[in-house]
Amino acid sequence: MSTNLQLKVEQPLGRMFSFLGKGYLHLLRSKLQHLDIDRNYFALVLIECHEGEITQQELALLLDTDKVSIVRVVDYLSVKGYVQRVQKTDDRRKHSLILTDKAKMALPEIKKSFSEINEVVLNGFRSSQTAELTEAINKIKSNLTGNIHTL
Amino acid sequence: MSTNLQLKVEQPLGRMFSFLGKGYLHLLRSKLQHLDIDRNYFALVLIECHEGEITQQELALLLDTDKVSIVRVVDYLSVKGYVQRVQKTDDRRKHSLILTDKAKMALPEIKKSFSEINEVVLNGFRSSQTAELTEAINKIKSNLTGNIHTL
DNA sequence: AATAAATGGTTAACATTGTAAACCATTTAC
DNA sequence: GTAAATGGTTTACAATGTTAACCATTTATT
Repeated sequence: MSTNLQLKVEQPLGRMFSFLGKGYLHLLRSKLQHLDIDRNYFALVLIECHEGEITQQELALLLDTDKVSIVRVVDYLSVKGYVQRVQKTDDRRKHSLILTDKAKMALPEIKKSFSEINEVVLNGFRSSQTAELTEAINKIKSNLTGNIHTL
Repeated sequence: MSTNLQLKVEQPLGRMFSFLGKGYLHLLRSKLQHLDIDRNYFALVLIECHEGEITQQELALLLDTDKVSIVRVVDYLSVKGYVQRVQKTDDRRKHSLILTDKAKMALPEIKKSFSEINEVVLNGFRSSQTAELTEAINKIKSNLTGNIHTL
């Protein structure tokens, strides 16, 4: 009975973003169901990009998160047999994250799923529209982060 | 040391949306710090739109969530003194959600904050760009929901 | 060289959120 | 009148965000 009133309300941007983010993740999970992990896919991709050289702090930076969360991510991926921690010799506080063979086997299809989902999600977009979307997102991001500490 | 490699990776859309959604919420919270609630603002606005006539199920629909979550939302808002449950006489299973005076006092500034944040976030957008963004978001939403059950 | 401060990582605690199952009261359908 | 459906509640558990305290190691200061 009536969803017509909500049009007057000036909110949905933030909620919409969260909604899309969740939907994206659900789709990714369902595409990668057959793997024995259901999250932290992107962490694997980032580790691959920096193979053998990335520490947990660096990963935290790339994922916009903190070291505590990263401990959980790395614990998860290492219990599942996708990464290993190797103490660095030049600074023994640091751990290099390295991928196991299992992870190396899985990564191609993980990255393929990323591409496929991006295609699905941007289906019907002309490349100019994609570019404008990217620009808009970046502008919003800088508007947000520029204002997050001014209050 | 080097965030330059991540440009090769084709993922960030989903993560970016989540990131923006969170940033939006953080900003909203900080703008409304002085209230004694730190979430469910939009639920209040929706209840206001349907004053005296909305049930929990209907609210669940509008918020894209389930009835269990709504129980938590309504519990929260009612403990804080913003809403009350009133059993409906025509169907005694249903509860009408009504706003307290406290909520009615707070709502104008809540809605004002929504507008202000939308302005901040869309700062520097020409109106054509805003329209294109809206269109893009809706297209992405339908692409996502159209594909969420095809796998 | 000795101590203090900073850093990388871990652990623990707590609140929030998502999700599913079971349940009660009431209403609707057969 | 019984069975099924509905609105709402409760319980439980896993995932996530956040904060503080902690250990080992490294760097800076004297």
